[in-house]
Amino acid sequence: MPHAVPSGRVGFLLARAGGRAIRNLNRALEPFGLRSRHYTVLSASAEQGGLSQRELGEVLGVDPSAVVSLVDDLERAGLVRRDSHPDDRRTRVVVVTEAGRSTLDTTRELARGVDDELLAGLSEDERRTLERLLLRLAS
Amino acid sequence: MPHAVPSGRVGFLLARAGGRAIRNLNRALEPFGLRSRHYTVLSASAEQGGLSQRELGEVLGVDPSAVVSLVDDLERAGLVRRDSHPDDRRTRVVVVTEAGRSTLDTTRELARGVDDELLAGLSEDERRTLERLLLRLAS
DNA sequence: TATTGTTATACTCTATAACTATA
DNA sequence: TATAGTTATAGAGTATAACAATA
Repeated sequence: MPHAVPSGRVGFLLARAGGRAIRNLNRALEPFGLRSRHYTVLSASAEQGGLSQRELGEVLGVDPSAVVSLVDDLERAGLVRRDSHPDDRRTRVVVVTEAGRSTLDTTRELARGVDDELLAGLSEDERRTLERLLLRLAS
Repeated sequence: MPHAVPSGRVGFLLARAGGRAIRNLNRALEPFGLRSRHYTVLSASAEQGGLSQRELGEVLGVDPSAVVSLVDDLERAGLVRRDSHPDDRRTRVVVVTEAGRSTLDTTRELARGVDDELLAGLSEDERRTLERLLLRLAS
């Protein structure tokens, strides 16, 4: 049975592949008690150092109210801290702890593995092309 | 603020773009009382003519129990029928009605429009490349 | 015994509205 | 007035298990 690809094909293909990526990463992260969205929050906090929760939501395309509960989970697990912002007492800056950094090192490998599996049929060149095109989609 | 793209980058980009595509299509379909998953079921049923519900689920990557309620909705709206299978009395074949075909003609244009908007930044060549690469991702 | 469809259920994800404390 | 964070909530998506009818 061939795959059915409806018109509006690309949106469908993106959604299906994205869903698969998320499910696979969730499965890989299960032993850590984390899910893919925790990983993206942890990763962005580490790589962009000290984002506010609002910034995290913006950058990751996640609703602010969802960021709160994701950071709650990560804080409870000791992987991030909420620090106060020097200039604005409303704002809370999310900082990755040492434990968080260590967890991130491990889970990053898992995320790479999930990507590798998904992209198994593509050459290195094709992977770069795909990534470049995805980065240029309308945001 | 640049976009944060964690390692496991491609999976993240796919999920974000796919989510956007689904949300946009849901919004476009709202006047029809349909959502994107109804559209994919309707589209696959029309283009592959008379699939069983199990086949629909397989082809679209949707859980069988979800197919039931999607087909329920479409049947209630008069867009598909459940016919009996000639050789297997367990199986129910999903057939698009005339009304369904007409709705599909209209909604297909909406789906194309959503794709167009998402792909606005890419040339025709780049769009074809993207689609071709997406079709080759691990299923 | 295995499969198709179905129902029930639970959990995650997404989105919105309302509130507080600050700006 | 507006913004950052928070809480509560509801709807959609996803997944699993159990069951009836049929193979």
